[in-house]
Amino acid sequence: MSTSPSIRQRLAKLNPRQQEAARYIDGPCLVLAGAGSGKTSVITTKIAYLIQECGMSARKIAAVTFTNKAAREMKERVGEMLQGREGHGLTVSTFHTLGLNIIRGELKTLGYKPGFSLFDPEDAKALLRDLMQKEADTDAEQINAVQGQISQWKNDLVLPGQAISHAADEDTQYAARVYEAYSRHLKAYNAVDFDDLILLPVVLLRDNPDALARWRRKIQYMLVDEYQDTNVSQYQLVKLLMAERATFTVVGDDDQSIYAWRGARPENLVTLGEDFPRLNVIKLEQNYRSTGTILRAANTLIGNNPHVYEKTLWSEMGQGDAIRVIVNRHEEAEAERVASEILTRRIKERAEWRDFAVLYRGNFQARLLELKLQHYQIPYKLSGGTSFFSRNEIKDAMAYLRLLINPGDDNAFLRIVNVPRREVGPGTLEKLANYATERQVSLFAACHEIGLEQVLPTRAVERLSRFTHFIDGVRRRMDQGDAIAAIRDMLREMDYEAWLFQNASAPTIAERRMANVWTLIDQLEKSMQRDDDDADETDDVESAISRLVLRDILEQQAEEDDSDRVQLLTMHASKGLEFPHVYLMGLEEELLPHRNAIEAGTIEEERRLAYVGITRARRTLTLTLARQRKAYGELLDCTPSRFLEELPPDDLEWEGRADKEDPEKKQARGKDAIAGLRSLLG
DNA sequence: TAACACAAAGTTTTT
DNA sequence: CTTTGTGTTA
Repeated sequence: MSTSPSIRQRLAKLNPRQQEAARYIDGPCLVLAGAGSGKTSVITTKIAYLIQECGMSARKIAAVTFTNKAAREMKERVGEMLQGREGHGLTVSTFHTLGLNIIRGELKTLGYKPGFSLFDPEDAKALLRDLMQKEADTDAEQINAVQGQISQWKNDLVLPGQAISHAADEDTQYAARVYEAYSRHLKAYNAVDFDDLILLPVVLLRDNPDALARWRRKIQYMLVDEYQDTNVSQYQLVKLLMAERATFTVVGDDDQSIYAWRGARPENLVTLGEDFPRLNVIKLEQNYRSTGTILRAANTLIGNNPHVYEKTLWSEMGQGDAIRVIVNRHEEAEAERVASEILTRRIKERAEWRDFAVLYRGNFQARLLELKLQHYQIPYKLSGGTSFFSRNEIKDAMAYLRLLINPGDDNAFLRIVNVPRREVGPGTLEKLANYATERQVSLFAACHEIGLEQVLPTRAVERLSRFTHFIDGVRRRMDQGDAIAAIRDMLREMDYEAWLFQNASAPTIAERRMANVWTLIDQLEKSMQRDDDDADETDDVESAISRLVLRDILEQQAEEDDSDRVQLLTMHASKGLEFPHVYLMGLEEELLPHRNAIEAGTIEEERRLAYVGITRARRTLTLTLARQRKAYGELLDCTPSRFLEELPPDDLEWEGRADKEDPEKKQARGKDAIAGLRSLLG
């Protein structure tokens, strides 16, 4: 057995500030962790410290992150530190998974029936469409707006009643009424949406002292990662759970708050100090990632934002190269330049493709670049794009899974009742739906009822019941034993593959789609096995499928892909990552401070976005911009981003700047040099 | 049910 | 100027 370093050795590797953050357990703790300051080490070491040094049971500790990926990484790193069963029962999960578990444990208290379903945003949209079109013809845009508004309310811990009474204008009032109806319908469907995973636990813990006591007993220490990204409801969840004991550590960086537009409240950092006056604030300012020049640029830029807690990053990595700013004639020249730069620099620096990242504001900026990279045969990896879960075959498979664990899931039913073809048309479904509504049962349940024969022709009833009996049969097999085997059999028996072949334009496409479905099932199986090892309760298919809906398991393919390629990312997607060589494209007004942000007056968040981009770079940073850019079918003149003027001029090395400025600067430098010589000569 | 035409928009995104 | 989505028609 290999011996891993002891907790003392682990602590000794941390700098004094980090150590203090890891060892301070007597009260509320806020760690202001600058970019690249080793915050994950602090969190993971602290968890090990709590368990090994303080004798706290792992099952009473919860570490919360925002993404499944972050949770997985943290779990892995903590796992490496702990011996044997020490980590048994430790919670390292996303906010949403924690919320889901609370809801599961409190189903009765919340008034839900077992086997509730989790609506993904598309299901939610379908429901909203139904509700809104009852009153009037509604277009997709209105539905989106209302959906966004409802999500915002839920993030802000505003319940339908409050939304209605506080609605200022007519549109908001309408949205609030839809919100109210939407909530009622969700409840009637025995369903919750993503936002409910946070909202429902908060409301429960707030209003139900018994439940609160239960969960406070269960979770005695909390660690929160990326705290600046928490919204109102998430903060309330932490606060309710930790309350008077105030045994928590939150780690965050207000300068890296780039998600205010989707409900994040960086001011939660300030609120925390007000709510917990004993709060111990620890700053991590030593950066282990970037050169001094890059950090100076980052510090100077972000210095233009107001700060509650001042913070200055420093490093021992040396000054490094100047930051290059390359001005190009137009966007194509910009893309061309970045591509050829990467090509030559890879040789010069003896770097690998994976050492390079190109960051930009909007995904569309990647297009031109892609063409150029292809031209030079540079391998690249594009982030974003259509996710695994938006593929139709995956949605179909997911609908089957959801219907299996919850026959009351009408959305799932509707998606697949006729996939593959079962000769169930819209007419049949409409009559079925009317009948189900009247009888107050789910579509699935309605298919079993005798009375259905009154409203539908015998043949239609037969087709429907053939489907429901098929599903019932699979459910029985799942209960009996190997659930995964039952699911695989189901897919084979109904010949989903044949349906894919029938619908695809080419056989290879159908093959790939079927492979995707099998991957999904494989991942489901894996996830169940994984949880058998360390789960508190016996993990069933049901919870594994819910995790699937929560998008857990998803990126694993992408992560395992460690091929050597240049990374193309939005600045948002780059948060948390680092690269030796970073290119930041499109540093132009209306693009980097984005036009809408300028209008909305949210420049500060744009500045933080630029800050995040800059601080991704370890060794070299190159900023590029174009003088002209094609947009909306016309050629637009671009102005350099204001952020360029906010960087320390001496650290910038301009290239291709307007003919009037460049010589001027050269001249100025020349004069300085002459003056310097004169003074030397005395 | 699939193909085509026309209109409209045109950041960032996780669960 | 794209792309994306919607609606109509065969």
